[in-house]
Amino acid sequence: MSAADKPLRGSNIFDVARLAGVSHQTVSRVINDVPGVRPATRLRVEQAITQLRYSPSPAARALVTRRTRMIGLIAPSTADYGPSSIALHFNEAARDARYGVVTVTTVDASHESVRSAVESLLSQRVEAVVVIVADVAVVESIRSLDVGVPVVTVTASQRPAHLITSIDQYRGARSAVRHLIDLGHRQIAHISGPPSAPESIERLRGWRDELAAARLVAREPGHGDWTARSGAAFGEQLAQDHDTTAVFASNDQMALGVMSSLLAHGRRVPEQVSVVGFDDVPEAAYFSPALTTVAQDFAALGALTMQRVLIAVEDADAPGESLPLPTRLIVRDSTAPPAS
Amino acid sequence: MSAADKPLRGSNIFDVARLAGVSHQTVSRVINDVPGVRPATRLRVEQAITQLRYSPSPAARALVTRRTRMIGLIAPSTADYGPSSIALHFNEAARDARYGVVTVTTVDASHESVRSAVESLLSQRVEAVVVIVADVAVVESIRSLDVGVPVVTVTASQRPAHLITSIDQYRGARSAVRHLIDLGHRQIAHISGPPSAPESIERLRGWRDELAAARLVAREPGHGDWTARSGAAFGEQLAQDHDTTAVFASNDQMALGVMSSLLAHGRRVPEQVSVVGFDDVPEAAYFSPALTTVAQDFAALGALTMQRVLIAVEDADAPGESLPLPTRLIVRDSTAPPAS
DNA sequence: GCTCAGTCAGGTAGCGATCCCGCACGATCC
DNA sequence: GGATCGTGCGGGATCGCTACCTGACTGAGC
Repeated sequence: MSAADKPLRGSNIFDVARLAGVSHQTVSRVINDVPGVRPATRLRVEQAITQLRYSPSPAARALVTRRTRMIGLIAPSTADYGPSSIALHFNEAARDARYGVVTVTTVDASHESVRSAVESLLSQRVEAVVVIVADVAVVESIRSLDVGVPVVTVTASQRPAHLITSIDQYRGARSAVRHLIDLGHRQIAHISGPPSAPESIERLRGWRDELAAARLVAREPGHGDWTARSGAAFGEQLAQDHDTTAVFASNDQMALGVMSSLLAHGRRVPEQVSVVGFDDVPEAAYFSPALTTVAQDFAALGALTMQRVLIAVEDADAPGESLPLPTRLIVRDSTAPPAS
Repeated sequence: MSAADKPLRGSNIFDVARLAGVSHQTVSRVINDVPGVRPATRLRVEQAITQLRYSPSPAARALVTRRTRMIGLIAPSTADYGPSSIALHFNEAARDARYGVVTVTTVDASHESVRSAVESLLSQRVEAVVVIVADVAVVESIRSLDVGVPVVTVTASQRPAHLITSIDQYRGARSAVRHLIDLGHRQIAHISGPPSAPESIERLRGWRDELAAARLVAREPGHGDWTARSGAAFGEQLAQDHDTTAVFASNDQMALGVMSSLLAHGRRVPEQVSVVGFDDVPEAAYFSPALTTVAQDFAALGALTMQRVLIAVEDADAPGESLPLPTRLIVRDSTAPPAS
């Protein structure tokens, strides 16, 4: 009796049909919202469905429709705030669109690693692949790989394209540097992220161009690797160089490292050196001093990315290409006019 | 010609059979590694497979075997270091075991949110569900939910169980507090995380018990919410209270907030107040001062969790229950003996 | 020489959906 | 009043694979 009440997902479309007194075909029409079923019939079927706790088999459905409603996500193997946030929000956007997301990580940026990730997703018959790019090499690998399904790339890139989504790193960087210039700084250093990271490249470019636009000289930038450690190493050098009154770090962690070193060497922030970061990690407001930085809207990026996926896999009307999303400069206590 | 060379995944088992000059059944035996196929035959089949770029349809396979090789992961909707790391490493462990992972997030800890997440995974026919718990309410919800497939819970918990994996938050907290006691501190404050977070509960308990074991009094702890902001608020109060010489924060972000407030109010860390955190986020070594904290091995936790999944879904020999993984105290510059 | 394991390969029946077709029925039209 | 048509529903084929059974061929044993 109680077993008959809840046959946990053991039933198929014929069981439902029998209980509702219709054919399996009619049940199929009901669950797919196909018109041509009398309301009374539809109701009987729906009742049978809930009574049996029926849910259609995605495997059987996929077999005949050749659609899995699955999207593959390739993410870098890191718990960093940026990639994690993008993955998180993309997941939610996909779920809203009633798609499943299966995630694989790339252990490194090697071609083999990317190939194996793609292969793994393809063997699961995803309908599209979304790549969160942390290394330009991954873009190259993907491009060389005839994937066979649409690939949407999430990456900072110089020019927008049909299946690329991004946040405008370049303009974000320019706004950060502009802020320093507006405060009166003339010697503005930069520590970039890994040269292989698209964000790093764009932010470096933004720094250069904004300095050039203000006719300021750009010294050789420092090269970090996103970690606070590398920022601290750069801060060491910077502490000796009293000409430089401001530094634009390519992310918040490195900004933290820079500040840490400066403070350790008796250089005060922002009185002697202004520091600005990028990302606006949640704790940035609680660094000492609170960090001026550039915020990105990852939720919007996730939604936008899913939108591009839908354009690619379904009819979905396609408005040309998607423009990079804007950033927002958050001014806090780590920037101030230079001591004159 | 070139089209015949790479029929992108359009081929099925019969195409392979025809090309290899065998029956489809023999092909099936080859791809499933079933013995009883002559090496020469096996080779011919394998060549046909690579030539056609064939890969078996998971849908067709799932339909008949009733196994999807998919695991559902329920994660909290946050990019925090802890949950993100667990998700990341679990993903990698699952991939090593040749399982796919489909992730859904719970927008909040409400029963409805959890129910809908589970429902969504179940309708995708996952073979097991893994829950990364950030709120005890989620555990209750799941328990009330007859899921129908094994559920492995990743959570700090007082007692180990068959399908629970965890890191030993309690002993981690005790080791942190012990460290402060060993340094000579007698008045050790605590700011806990949200009262609904299992980690928070266990770390609070560890703080209490370690103080009790040393016959020290535990004042009313502060209640934070994991954010640096809440740590800063607690730090405000603490700055006034000159009796307290040390504070154990339930995570690194709050420790950061505490230090930020203390410094802002002219209290020096660690000279006047020692601070210890929990998690060992990558930037903890670059806070000012570098933060003493408790490190957790998320990679091991991910692997352990996958191991429990395998025990539940396959035969896999089951060694009773899994013990909580140990933590490691990382001593840096934010802790020192109290000024006497 | 014939049987009899044992090895290898083939044929057929599903798994649970969708898709294409067709049938019954009542309303509409000439 | 019979042909036409739209609505509502049902029957069978099909997707690509595995499970089960059957059959052909080998070589050993009497």
